[in-house]
Amino acid sequence: MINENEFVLDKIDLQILNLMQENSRISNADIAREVGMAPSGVLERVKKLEQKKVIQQYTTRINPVALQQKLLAFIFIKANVGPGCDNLVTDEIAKIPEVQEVHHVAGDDCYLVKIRTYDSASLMNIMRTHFSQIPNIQSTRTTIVLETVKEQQQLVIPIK
Amino acid sequence: MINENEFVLDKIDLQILNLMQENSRISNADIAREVGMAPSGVLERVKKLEQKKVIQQYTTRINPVALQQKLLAFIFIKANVGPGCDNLVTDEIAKIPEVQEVHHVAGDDCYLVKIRTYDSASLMNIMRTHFSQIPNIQSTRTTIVLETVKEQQQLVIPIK
DNA sequence: GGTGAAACTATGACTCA
DNA sequence: TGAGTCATAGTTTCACC
Repeated sequence: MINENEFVLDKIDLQILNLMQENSRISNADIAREVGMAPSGVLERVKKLEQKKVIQQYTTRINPVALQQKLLAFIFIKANVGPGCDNLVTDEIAKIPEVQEVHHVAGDDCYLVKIRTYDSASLMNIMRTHFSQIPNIQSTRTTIVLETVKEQQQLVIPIK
Repeated sequence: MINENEFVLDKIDLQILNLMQENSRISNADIAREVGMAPSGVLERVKKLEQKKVIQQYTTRINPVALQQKLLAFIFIKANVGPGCDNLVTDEIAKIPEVQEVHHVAGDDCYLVKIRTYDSASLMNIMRTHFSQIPNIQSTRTTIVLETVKEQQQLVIPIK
């Protein structure tokens, strides 16, 4: 049986993704020029990439400093949960707007959470009001970021 | 003296940022409807936000699975560097395309690196070829992500 | 508001299985 | 022959002055 969600990407698809990853507001006409196609063909391909969920979102990177969000922290969480029933912990944490990432990791620490707030006071406030409510959390360890050298989510796209 | 780069954002600016963070391909006309302005006014504000570097980039979130990038890892690096001369380490690491984030953190571990690759073999390959070249690295500790529950860089924008 | 340049829609041609 | 992909032309919408 053929899987509808199978990702079959040719060279042109990868080129389009590469261009859109750099600048999502690029026009179809500009993409068409780069890849040597008609704009309509580009439009079709982009729509298919959206349908196949290869493209997940067109988003805007905003300077956190402009919004006074000066504090970035990583929190390691130990939780005593049986296998399979750990969705409760992660889902509750993922719901917090300031939380940017929640990962289930290998090792002693079960979860890794990336969170961005105004300052240390607001971080403590979120931990008090949200984390303490969540059951099964054994302990947390917080690492504060002093300086960010690089921060992007762009993938390495191999143009064959 | 007035700082050119000062961020003075009113309610409409925040509304625009909120909309563009959700979908950077939104048309100026749609933004104008939402915030109750003329499209031309929206265009002007967006350009100013770009100039002031409040808007850093319009980017596209691509499904890593579609590009066979199945491995996500966080690497903690201990390096023995004197104060001020640690740019060498971070800059070299930041240059690696697969590295998405490099943070200087408080605590025993100096740096935290987020890296996304095809598999564990390619991760090891990068660590061998790149990290071993970098001087002053004392030790590294790698945490493999088993499952990602949430991953976004969107900020909490307070619409006053 | 008006002009030029885009995006969108529809149609037809081409390719490959 | 049928599904998939690309080019062309016509219409609409948008950006920009």
